Amino acid sequence: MDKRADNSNPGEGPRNRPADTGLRVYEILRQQAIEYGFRPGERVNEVKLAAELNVSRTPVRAALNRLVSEGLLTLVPNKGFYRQPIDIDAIRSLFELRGAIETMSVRLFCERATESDIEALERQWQDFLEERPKLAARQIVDHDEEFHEAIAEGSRNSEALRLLRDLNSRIRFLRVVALERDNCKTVTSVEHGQILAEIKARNTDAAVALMSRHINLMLGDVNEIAREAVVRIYLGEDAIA
Amino acid sequence: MDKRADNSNPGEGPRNRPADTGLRVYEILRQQAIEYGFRPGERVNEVKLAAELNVSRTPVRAALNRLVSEGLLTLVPNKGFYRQPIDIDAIRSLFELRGAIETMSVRLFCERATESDIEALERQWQDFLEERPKLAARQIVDHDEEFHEAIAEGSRNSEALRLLRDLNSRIRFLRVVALERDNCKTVTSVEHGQILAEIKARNTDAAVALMSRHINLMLGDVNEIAREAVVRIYLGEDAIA
DNA sequence: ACACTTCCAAGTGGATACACTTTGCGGTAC
DNA sequence: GTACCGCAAAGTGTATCCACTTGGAAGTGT
Repeated sequence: MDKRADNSNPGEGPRNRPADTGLRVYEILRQQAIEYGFRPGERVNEVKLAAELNVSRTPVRAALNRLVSEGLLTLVPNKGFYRQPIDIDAIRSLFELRGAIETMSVRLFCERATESDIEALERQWQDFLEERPKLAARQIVDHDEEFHEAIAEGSRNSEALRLLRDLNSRIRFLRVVALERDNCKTVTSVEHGQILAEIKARNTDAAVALMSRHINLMLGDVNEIAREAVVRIYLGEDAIA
Repeated sequence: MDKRADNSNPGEGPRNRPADTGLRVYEILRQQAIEYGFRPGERVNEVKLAAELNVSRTPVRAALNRLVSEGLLTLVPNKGFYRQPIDIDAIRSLFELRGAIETMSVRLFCERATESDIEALERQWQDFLEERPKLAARQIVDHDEEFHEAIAEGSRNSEALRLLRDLNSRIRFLRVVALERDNCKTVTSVEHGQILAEIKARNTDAAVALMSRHINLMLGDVNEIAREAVVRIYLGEDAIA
């Protein structure tokens, strides 16, 4: 069967543009890897993926190669790509690393952010505060990431922002799980408010200290969270409810 | 011409093993990117590279895709891969980021390293001290990286080590340039000795402070170093001598 | 029944074929 | 002389083909 038959839209648009399948495939596979659509440790089958996406193996391999360098997959020669297993040690490392980046970011933010940066951050936080009651865990994590990434952006360090986004992708799943596990204990928005207050006063040290505590809170529960994550991965979305 | 003709070794070994060309090509291209064998901003020509390496475009593209995710290249759709230009802002960001990672590493090292970790680090440093007089800039930077990576390793944070290695690759060229520019000002080994002393005494805060200063020294000269690097890239190795 | 070998199916890795896009050069109309 | 058009070369993006490796199942001998 001719795969491109699907793309030959008859009448609208400039025929077909096979050139952007690359990006599309990459984003789909990245998402799938992040959400543990590939089981931890599982081998990723190129031909099956290619068939599912109605493309050839070429763009699939391109995407998988990039995911290797992003730390989501590993490549074993003559065997194939494997989803990175859930490794407690690696997870702890990621959270620690994130702590270091975020404390740096908030410090630089205090030093470099413009008043309008701060205003934007505050508006974002207030919007979140309003919406929060009716949000699911996944969306709360999204908002949380946005808050922290806004700080990284205001810190005027493009590489820190890039890295933070990468780290967030790799631990997003765990954070969703953690949030669903004990949705009472997590008082993200309150802590964000405190951090924001110190930022507004340009109290660098106080803001850094708060951020450090805020991030390191999760470090203690890494083991529990990882266990919960495994259950959820293998039993599906509904296993928690 | 049949490329594989080169690989068909007549008589020895199991004919040929095309499977490991992937890794080989990746390492060559990575090195070439790091050393600015590709000029900053330059488009990377796949077919030319493939011809030079006597392979097809497939492994070349695989490697280039990975280098995109490592921040060494960018991919412009329907145009090709481009070496990341020398961007002062990105460089400053990288040095800042490195500072954050290294201070975290040395802190964790003080808390977690075994006595034999420390002994190994000290031995490594003394070896360096001995050899240093007869080393070229490039090798000094190599040793310097080893010292810092040893600390990251002892900090028991696998992701920090991974990241540090990535960062080091991306700024290695600049550090070599910086070292050659003013080989008197750089007193790397002395500072390493001071850090080591504080580590041995498990004075975490003092070690962190020293490390922070040690790393941030270069931040002030980023502009100058970048200018020098550009000269060197476009005028070749000998332009400095 | 068990271990060993053989062979086949599945799948990866690399090479090649082909379609489409970009770009620069030359020609033509104004 | 200049601006525009079109064409052709170069190069990327995708699909397909082929070689090789791996793993397991079936078959054979003991």
